[in-house]
Amino acid sequence: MAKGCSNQNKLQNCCPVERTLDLIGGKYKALILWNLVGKTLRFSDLQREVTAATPRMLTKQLRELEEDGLLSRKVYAVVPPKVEYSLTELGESLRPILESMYIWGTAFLHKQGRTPCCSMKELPKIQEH
Amino acid sequence: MAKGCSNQNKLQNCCPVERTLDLIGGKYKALILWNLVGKTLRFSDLQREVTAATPRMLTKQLRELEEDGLLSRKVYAVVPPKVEYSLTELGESLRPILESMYIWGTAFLHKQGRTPCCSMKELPKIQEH
DNA sequence: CGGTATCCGGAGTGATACTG
DNA sequence: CAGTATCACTCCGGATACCG
Repeated sequence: MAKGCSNQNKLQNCCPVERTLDLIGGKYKALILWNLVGKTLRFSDLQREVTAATPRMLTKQLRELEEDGLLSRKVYAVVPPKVEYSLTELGESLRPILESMYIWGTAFLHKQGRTPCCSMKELPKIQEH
Repeated sequence: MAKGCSNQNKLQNCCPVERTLDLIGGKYKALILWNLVGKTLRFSDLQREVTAATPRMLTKQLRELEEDGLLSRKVYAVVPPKVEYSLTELGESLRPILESMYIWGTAFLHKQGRTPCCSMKELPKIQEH
């Protein structure tokens, strides 16, 4: 059952809950996904949002998310370089999970007497389809 | 913003999404929580469910979940020893998150042509309150 | 039954410097 | 702008043995 499975093409978890966590549980991954919900951002934008991540780590997490089909990376052949990241349909389908985590986490932080550092204000309306 | 935060009382994430993941994202934690939803299990029961975890790791994850207030550990002063683990109210409140991860993960595994290894059949009905 | 104690290899990640 | 390369180090977590 997937020892040390960390998104390599090793043996992967087949428990749905664990499998989901494999995809979104990596360092900075949830934060990256959360920032990309309904938006397209460039690498430097993401660096600004995920301040704790070094370029190296940010790149690594983005590549893994791309491999797993959760986001797409669009490279423009211009100078200076321009790369845009956005969620795929599969990535957008994580939205309910991310939102319920956001809601739960907000309540939890308040119970601890702490203040959430990122708000939901810029999150677009949920689109039914 | 919480470098290397792994449930020690260091500096913790204040982003709700990341904070939630801090609590449930640890190794085997989601699986443990998932198995305890609506149920009470003994240590040996959990070992049977979370087969990949060594006693050492299982203990560690259980202790962290307890510290975070997600589950309670009840020790009976009998011989042989008897310890029961169950979710607290806070732990049970994670249910919607775990369920949406289960649903998403199941669909994802099917898209990959794989078969989920744990079913939902034994999960009790959702109790509104 | 329900854990602890100890050892230790290696994956994960930060820091720093460099590049097309 | 959007990364890559290299080094160094922490500490996660497996294996194994033991205990009240």
